Amino acid sequence: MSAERTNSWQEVQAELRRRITQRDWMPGEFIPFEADLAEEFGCARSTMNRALRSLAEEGLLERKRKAGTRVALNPVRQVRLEISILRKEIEGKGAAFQYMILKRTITAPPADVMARLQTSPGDDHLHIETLYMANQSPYVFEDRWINLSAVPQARAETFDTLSPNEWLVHHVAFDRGSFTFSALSANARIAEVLACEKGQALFALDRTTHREKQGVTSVRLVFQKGYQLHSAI
Amino acid sequence: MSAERTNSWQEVQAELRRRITQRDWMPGEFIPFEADLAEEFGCARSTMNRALRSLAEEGLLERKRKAGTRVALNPVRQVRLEISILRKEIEGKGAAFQYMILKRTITAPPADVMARLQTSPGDDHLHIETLYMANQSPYVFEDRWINLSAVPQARAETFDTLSPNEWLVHHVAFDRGSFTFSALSANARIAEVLACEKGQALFALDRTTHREKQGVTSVRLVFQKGYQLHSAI
DNA sequence: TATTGATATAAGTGCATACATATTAAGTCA
DNA sequence: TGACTTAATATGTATGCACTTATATCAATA
Repeated sequence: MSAERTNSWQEVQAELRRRITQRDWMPGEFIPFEADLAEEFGCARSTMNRALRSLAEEGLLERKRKAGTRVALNPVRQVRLEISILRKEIEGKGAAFQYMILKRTITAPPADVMARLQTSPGDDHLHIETLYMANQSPYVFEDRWINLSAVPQARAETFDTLSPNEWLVHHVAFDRGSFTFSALSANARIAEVLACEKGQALFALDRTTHREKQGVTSVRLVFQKGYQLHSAI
Repeated sequence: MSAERTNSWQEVQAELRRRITQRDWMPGEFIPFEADLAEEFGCARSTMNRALRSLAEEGLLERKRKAGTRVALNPVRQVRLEISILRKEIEGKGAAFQYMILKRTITAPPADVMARLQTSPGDDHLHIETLYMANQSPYVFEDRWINLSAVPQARAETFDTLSPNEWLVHHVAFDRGSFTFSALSANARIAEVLACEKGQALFALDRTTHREKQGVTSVRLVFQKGYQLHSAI
């Protein structure tokens, strides 16, 4: 036995994945030790490690030092959602991209926004409302607050060449962010802006980003009716 | 210079990450070659490779053979959503978990479901509607179709000890799935089941899973009003 | 009985080296 | 000029070995 010469960590991984998905190894069950598997497959332990590690990153395996490797009992399927730039998302659909600044003021934000940004009423905040359009139709309404203490360059920015969405991606890097997806009913304002009926169910994304423990921006995106967020694994 | 002895791929990665987020290296800019960086940091090229590769997996870097490594121009932020078992999600909130099978029939599914599962009217499909409850209150309504050709064991299953959600996770592994998140208005049926008003905006998740190119199950989850899906990076 | 501590062990990491592969850039010929 | 070939090269992968770290287990102790 042994030395089947199934090298290449991807081939090894494919075979391991087969054993897991076809239940050769049952959920919760310990699988052979890394070193033993390496011998069985006729590859180096580091190659086996690469294959096992990436399966563990996928959530198919659970690894613990000393304890060993077991097939995940509840494969916590991690869906990867790509949060792209709105312009690219719209242009990617073959539609013409356009945006419109509806509002631009420096004022104190509501309490919930300050809580998310961890700022105080004394700090200056830039409030921008933007409508992003695909083929001249409203696509998404953006209600954004920018912490000017963290992003002072934004104070003088008019966003007439780059949308707030894209400007921030290009000018401010962030290291932490939280995302919340939800459904909401269109109120009068949103119905007017998105040209839909009041009470219409809409998909919303709230995002708050931080950089070095400082709140940078907090934004709510309300998408046009019928919007769907896709992902595949 | 060189030999700063900042080994350990995680320390190396941290320093690289700092240079990226603090714009020492600008977006779109090529960074030094892997081998040169390894020398600068006083580590092996494989260590540097580990650090660079994992940053590329995160989406912060873009790598191409021969061309080199550059800072990602549009950091495609990948949000990881954990799709957990409903029972665990509810119990995790400290609520009592309960579920109720509302319907269980073997019949032909609508065309859109068959399209997603890539099945034909001739195949038997199990249709199950389930209501999952948290502290006796409706939490999520599940409308599920199971392809009995792919999961014959489901034909005799009554789901009275394990919910369909959990039963499938435990009995059928899948290797491919697609997810769609959206907002919808409660129709009469959903309003009645979830005990909310008709027209209420609700968060919905459609999921179709395959195994070895065979459609396994297609399910729509409609969550109670106010439901939010969180994630952080 | 409960707590602490030693020890064995499995995964995790680092390194030097070699070879593979993709892709650019240079060179060649029609 | 343009199509094709070839060489150069940066990342990608594989390997063997040594060392590190976390922790399950179990014996010693209070």
